Amino acid sequence: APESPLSSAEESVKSQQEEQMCRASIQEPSETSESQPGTPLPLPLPGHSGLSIQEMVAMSPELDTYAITKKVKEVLTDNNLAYMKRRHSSIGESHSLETALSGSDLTQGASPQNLSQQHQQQPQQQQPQLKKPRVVLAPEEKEALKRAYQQKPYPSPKTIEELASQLNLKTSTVINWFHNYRSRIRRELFIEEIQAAAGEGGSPSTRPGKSGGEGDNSCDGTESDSTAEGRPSGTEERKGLLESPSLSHRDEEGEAEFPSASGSSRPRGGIIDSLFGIPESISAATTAATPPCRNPKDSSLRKKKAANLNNIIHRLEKAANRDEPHEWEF
DNA sequence: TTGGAGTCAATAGG
DNA sequence: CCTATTGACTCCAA
Repeated sequence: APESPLSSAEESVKSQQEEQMCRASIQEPSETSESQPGTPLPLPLPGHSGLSIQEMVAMSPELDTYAITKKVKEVLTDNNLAYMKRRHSSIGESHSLETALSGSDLTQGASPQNLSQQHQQQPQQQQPQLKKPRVVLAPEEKEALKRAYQQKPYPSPKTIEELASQLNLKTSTVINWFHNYRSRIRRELFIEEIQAAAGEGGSPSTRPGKSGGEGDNSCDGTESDSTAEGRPSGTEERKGLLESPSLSHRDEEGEAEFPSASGSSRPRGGIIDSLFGIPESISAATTAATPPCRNPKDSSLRKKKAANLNNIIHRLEKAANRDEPHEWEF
C-alpha cells in the first residue's frame, strides 16, 4: 500500500489537503502521500495565516516567493516534514537491490528497512541518522570498475553481481557506477568532439585541457599505463575481465584474494590488479582501427574513443542479437 | 526492464 | 568558502 510519511493517525484530511495544495500551487517536489485526483483543492490553513498558498498566489500580481516559501515551510513544519530532505523519503523504498546484497555490510549506516520502518511508524521524530552515508569508492575499486568497463561497458546483471561480490560492493553501487561512468564518458567525448570540431588549428589529439589531466583520471577509465600490455591482440573481443583466471577459474588463485568483509577492510592494492589484471581488451575492430601508440595523450584519447566504440559495438550487437549467446560463455 | 539525461548532495581539495 | 568530483537518485523513452 502506498503509505505516506504521514501514515499515522495525524494524517488528517487537513494535511492531505495541504499537501495537495502545495503540489497544485507551487509544484513542491513532494514525494509524500499519493495524490487523490478527485479531492477538492485547499481550504485556508487553520492556525496559519488564513490564506492558502493557492489563494496567495492567485491574489498577488506577482509571485511572492518569500511568502510562498514561508507558507510551505509552515505546512511542512505542521507535519513534521520540514527537516526531511527530499531523497530521504524514498530511501526505504528503492533499495531492493541493496537488500538483496545485505551480506556486504561495509560502512553503510542503518539499513534501509530500518529507515523505512522508522519513517512510517514515527514520523514525528526527527532522526538525523536517516542520512544515508555516501559511498566513496577506493581508488583500487575505481580502477577495477574501469577495467571492467573497458571489457564491457554494458555488463550483464550477472557480471554486475560478480563485480559487486568481488569488490565487496553493493550491486546497486556497481550499477550506478556504470551508469554514471558511461554518462560521463559520453559527455567528455561529446565535449572533446565539439572542441575538435571547433578546430583551433592545433592537433586534435594533443589538445590540452581536460583530456590531459583530470579527464583521464575521472572519466576515460584509461589512465593506467597498461595500454600496450601484451594480451594477444584482436580476436578476444568479449573476453577479458570476467574471463580472467581469477574469476573464471577461481580455484587456481583467485579464491582467497579478496578478504572477507569481516575484516572491515575492503581489498586493496595488487589484489584487484590480479583479478582484473588483464589489460584492457579493446575490441578487434577497435584495435585494428587504433594501432598502438606510445604517446600517452594520444593513447588516452585513443582509449576513450575505443571505449566509446566498444559501447557502440555492444549496442549494435544487442540490436542484431538480443540474446548475445556468446557473451557469457566463460 | 534498461539505459540515458539530468539533477541532487556528500565529500575532498584548493 | 568555493568548486570539482562523483555516488545516488528520478524521470522518461525505447
